[in-house]
Amino acid sequence: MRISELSRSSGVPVATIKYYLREGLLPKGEATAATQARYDATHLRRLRLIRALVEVGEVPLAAIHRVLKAVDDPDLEPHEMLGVAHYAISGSDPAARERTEPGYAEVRARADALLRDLGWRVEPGAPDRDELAAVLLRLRDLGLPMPPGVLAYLAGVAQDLATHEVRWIDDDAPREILVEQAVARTVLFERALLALNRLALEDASARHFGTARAHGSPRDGTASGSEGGATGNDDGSAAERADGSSGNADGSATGGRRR
Amino acid sequence: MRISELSRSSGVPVATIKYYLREGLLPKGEATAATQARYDATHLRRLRLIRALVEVGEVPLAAIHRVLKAVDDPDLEPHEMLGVAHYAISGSDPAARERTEPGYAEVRARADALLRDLGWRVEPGAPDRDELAAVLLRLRDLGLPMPPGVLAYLAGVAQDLATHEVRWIDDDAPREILVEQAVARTVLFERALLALNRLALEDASARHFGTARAHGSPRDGTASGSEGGATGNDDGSAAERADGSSGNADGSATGGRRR
DNA sequence: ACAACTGGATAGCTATAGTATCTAACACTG
DNA sequence: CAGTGTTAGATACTATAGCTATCCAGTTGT
Repeated sequence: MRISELSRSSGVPVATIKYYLREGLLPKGEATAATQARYDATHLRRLRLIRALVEVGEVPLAAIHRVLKAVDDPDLEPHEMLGVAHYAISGSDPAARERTEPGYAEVRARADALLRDLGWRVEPGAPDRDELAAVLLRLRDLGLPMPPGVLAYLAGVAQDLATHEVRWIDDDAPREILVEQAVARTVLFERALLALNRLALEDASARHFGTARAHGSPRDGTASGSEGGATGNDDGSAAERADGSSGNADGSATGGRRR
Repeated sequence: MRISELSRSSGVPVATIKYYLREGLLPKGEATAATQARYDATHLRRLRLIRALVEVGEVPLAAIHRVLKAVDDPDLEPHEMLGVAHYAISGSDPAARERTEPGYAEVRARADALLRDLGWRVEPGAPDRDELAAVLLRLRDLGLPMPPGVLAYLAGVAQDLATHEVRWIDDDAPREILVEQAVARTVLFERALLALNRLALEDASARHFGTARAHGSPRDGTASGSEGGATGNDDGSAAERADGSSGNADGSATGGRRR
């Protein structure tokens, strides 16, 4: 496969592919002559991964570079590869400036205490500890401190998600593909979850407020107001309709299900 | 309050504040003379909101601008304000390029079908529909199509989150503050959830693979491998430890809980 | 009255993620 | 084996975002 075909089958401009080659994001093709090289399916796979991370995941190229370097390092065990990949996509420098702000130590301690209480095995230097602390700090600055129950609720959701996600790992896949897939899934599933959450919020907001415009009448008063401190776990379940039928062409859908 | 004090109490450089004023992100202070203006607490609040959104939320200034314009529009109902704010922070242009790619229509239809089946009240033009479709498309391109059960599971989690989030809204707060807070919460909670999820993933990964290094023995074999199509909903619940006690200073904590 | 501070305007800077152009070396066609 | 088109590699250029820095003339506190 020559570069032009790689470009055609990936939809990425030749100039961009050359740029990725320069930056070491894409391994060089096998040189057949001074001005000729051959690319294969692995290049195409890599390219698709890079584009997915950049375009949908909004991962900076520098982070992708670190991830791919870990994936290509033959000395790393899968868990280590995932760890490195993980730290790479988790910023790690955005919170750097805040670590000196007053009150930071406090929220950081709260984050660490949470992880300890949950018994999660997380490296002490994990960048997401800082990320979490930064969020807590900002919320406090804004006068919206996160109640412990809410934090615990989010942690529970996060753990549930992670438990599922790990189960999707294909342990039989070759080492390097395994990690590529895990990274892709981590980043893209995050994106999917955020999109779904915002869509769900639009729905929830429509129900919470009067619902002036859309097609339903303001039945079902969720309007009992904020009753308590978010004790969570009201009906428990998260999944539903796990049957699989994608196209059920008929009008007003299943209707019910509303809590 | 003069600009230098605003700068001191917010930690934002004067030059940056001036920049925000120029860009219309921050309302001008009340002019007391040709080269003098006074700022008050609302400016400080705005500034803190902006910084939280840019630094932690990584929301582009242009999006923040749209959000704040909606917040300051007196003609908008809370739900509409939230809607506009929502669409503003949801990119809406990243997926624009992909909408013509082959296969896009298919995944977009799948996304729409999901929302219809769930009965969510979401505008047909919501940008997150495209975002979701883009994720599905990329996953398919990478050879990792999202099984219907997994998609349903994520949707369930998203709905659970949204239901809680709406409950945290303080309906008694003045209209404009209500939306500011809702926006801040939406963006920052997303960030917290992502950080927690990655931390949980680190833990789950440590347990899933042999756990070469850290402090525990490789008990608890989650290693049953990928058994099926991930129908989700194994134990359902997401929330736990919703008690509220913040500082429970003692060692190994609650310990158990491991599924 | 005089240094320090301000608002407003304009210009410059850094980083990210590409595009574009050029050259000499190939490769396929006829 | 000449002609046409493609390619690797190098270098240069562009666009956008998000600030910084400098000036200037007016204003304030002491």
